[in-house]
Amino acid sequence: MARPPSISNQQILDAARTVFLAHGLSKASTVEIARRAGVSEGSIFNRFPTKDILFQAAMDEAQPPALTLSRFVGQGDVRKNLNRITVESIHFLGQLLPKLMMCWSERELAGGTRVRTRPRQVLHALTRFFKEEKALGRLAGDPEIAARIFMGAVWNYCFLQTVTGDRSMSVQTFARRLVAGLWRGIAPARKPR
Amino acid sequence: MARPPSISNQQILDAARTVFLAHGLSKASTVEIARRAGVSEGSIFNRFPTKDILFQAAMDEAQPPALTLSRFVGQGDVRKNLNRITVESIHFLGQLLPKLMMCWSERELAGGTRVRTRPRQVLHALTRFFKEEKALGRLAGDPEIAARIFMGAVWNYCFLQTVTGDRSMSVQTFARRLVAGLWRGIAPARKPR
Amino acid sequence: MARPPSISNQQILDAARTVFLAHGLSKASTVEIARRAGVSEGSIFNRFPTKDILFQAAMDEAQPPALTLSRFVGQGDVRKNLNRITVESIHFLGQLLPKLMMCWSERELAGGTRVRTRPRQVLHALTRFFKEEKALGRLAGDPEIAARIFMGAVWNYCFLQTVTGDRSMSVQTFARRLVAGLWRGIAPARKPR
Amino acid sequence: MARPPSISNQQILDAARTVFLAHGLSKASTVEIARRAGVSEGSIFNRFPTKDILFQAAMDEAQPPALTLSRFVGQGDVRKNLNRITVESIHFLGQLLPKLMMCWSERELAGGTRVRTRPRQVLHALTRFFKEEKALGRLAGDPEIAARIFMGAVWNYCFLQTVTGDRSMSVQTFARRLVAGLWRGIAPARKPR
DNA sequence: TATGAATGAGGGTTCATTCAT
DNA sequence: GATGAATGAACCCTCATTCAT
Repeated sequence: MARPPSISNQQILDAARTVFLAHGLSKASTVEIARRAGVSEGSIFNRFPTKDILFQAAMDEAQPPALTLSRFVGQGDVRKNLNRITVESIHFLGQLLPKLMMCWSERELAGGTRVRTRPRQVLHALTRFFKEEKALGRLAGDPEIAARIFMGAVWNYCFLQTVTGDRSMSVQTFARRLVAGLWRGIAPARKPR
Repeated sequence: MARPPSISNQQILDAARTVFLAHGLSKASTVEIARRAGVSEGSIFNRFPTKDILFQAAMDEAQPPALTLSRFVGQGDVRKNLNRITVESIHFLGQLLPKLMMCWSERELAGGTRVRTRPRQVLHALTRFFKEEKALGRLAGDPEIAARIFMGAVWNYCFLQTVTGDRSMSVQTFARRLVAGLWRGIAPARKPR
Repeated sequence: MARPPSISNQQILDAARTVFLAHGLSKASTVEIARRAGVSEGSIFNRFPTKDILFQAAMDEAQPPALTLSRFVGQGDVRKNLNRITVESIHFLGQLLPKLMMCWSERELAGGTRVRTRPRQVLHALTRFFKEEKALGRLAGDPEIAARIFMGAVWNYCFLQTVTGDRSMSVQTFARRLVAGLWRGIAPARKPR
Repeated sequence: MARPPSISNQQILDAARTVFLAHGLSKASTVEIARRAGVSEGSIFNRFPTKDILFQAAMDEAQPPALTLSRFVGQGDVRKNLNRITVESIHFLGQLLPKLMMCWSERELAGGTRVRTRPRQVLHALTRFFKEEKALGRLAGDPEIAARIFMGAVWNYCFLQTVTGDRSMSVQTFARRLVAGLWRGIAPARKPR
């Protein structure tokens, strides 16, 4: 029996993901990945035949765990829940976004194969949440659009953070104000009915 | 007295922008840009000393015209205006976004020079609009967060279109439902509690 | 009749020689020569079909005037004359040397044609001088080798100045000591053995 | 454990030196060097990051061994020694000179770094020799200038050989006549003692 | 299996030379 | 004649990939 591999795919993929996210597919060199992973270039190509395939594998790796919101449905205070959901979503998207953008900008891979990403999972999870809370009478309005608005705001927050490095509003402040604003809408003062 | 220029910077920049947006800075080769522009590689380097500089110039080119919303303030029906603003913003961001993402993923340019982009101009324009309309009593709520929510929704719509190719909701439908949802908020029926 | 040329070959050749001597044939670009000559690149190539030909022409230009020593023969004090000749030779070779070395290192020109230089003219002029002075009984020794020794010393002085930038001995000091040393030779004291 | 090196730096440097001395830094192409060394271009750049650095390394290579003259001091016949020293010096300088001239004409290297050459080592070695022999009463005159004269003559002999291909006087003849001429000086006939 | 030396195709860039005005 | 815009061949260099050990 041949001797067992002494290098884990994991350490290669971790190094690869880090380097790819930092420099982009083309500017990241295989030597640098090898050095960071602490292995030789040859060992990388033993596992992953081409750089493109390594890129795909590294990007598929470590999907953030799916956003699950069902535990909030019907439980406790809706607004407090929304607050928590905001924070969780920011965390989730903050991880997802760089990967998503990197995959988009490097969308031309040799085999034409696509890296699986899931920007819509968030949208679906949110839509379901809004729908179910509406069914319970705890929320009103158009669930589908509410989900989109909510996600959009969070998304945009992450995007500005990622791309422009904007830090002008803390996560907590943003969450609080977002929920408040979304809650009452922008309609002018309610006349007495 | 000398041979007059027969190549316009424009035709080079147009070709460059197309190729860069299609393949990314690194994968786009100067030969391809030259071929597409119908000129020799040398001619490109006569105008733009390096590929990086060409990239910057191509990306700086054709900034969509600034988003101006002042003409809507205090005029006509607020909700109809918001509808129009949504459509305009989608148009604006739809142009801006690919460029923005490309610049982000290629952020390591030789000189460290930055391509000028303006993701925040939109936010500022919207914030001002919401503030002024609030001052007129035509809108309520937190103007700053309203702008952010609004922009976020539009942004997200464009993002999904650009990245995932999503076309599940038309611009008009989206605009109508966004304004409606934003207008009334998601608070459940306002009965005295 | 066509209009007469308004650009003189001279101004082109002067610029070319300066730039060539400063940077070498390959590193000197035709644009730089054109700029320094204050004409367009095209004008240069109208006169000199290729860069190599321009190089040859520029190097042939402005040969330092031949070293003439006949006026010293039989006149005044021999040692004072030798002193003057040393200084003159240094001047002459100081001009010739850079050109000579440049031509040598760029000896591979397109046509295989050689730039005419004249390192031996100096040798001949000196040999004749020593011969004639010997015939007059004003100098002794082997004229041919004396010329060679003399020229060698001067040459070496110029070489060290040109190549290593050595300035450790002034021209005057060098001349005086050279003549003195050469005059008496290095044989130990001439006492009867 | 890895594939052992099959290319020696030496074979690269040898090829490089040959090609550089034949064509000059700029005209020598890395392909030609690679071809002559029998390796791929890539392999060259694995060892020497840039062409300039390769040039420096190739020129630093094979410094002729320092000229040592101490073994002659006080030993045997002075004139015979001088004869041998002449031949040795011609050999030494004949190797050094082309390199020296090449370095001078390519003195504009990227980093401004200088190739180490040692034209003055010869001068110092000779000066010391003349001084020591004078202290022993075996030679007279100004040791410093004698060294300079001596070196100059040798230098010039090599220069004419290298640059003009002159072969009109054999090394032996030249050595003999040089020593003789230098020995007795050029002063006219000695009056009866 | 793991290594890293060796490869070579391709990329960006330069610049002598041509040519339309 | 004079200009300088346009060209394209050639160069240096990078780096994914192969391969001998």
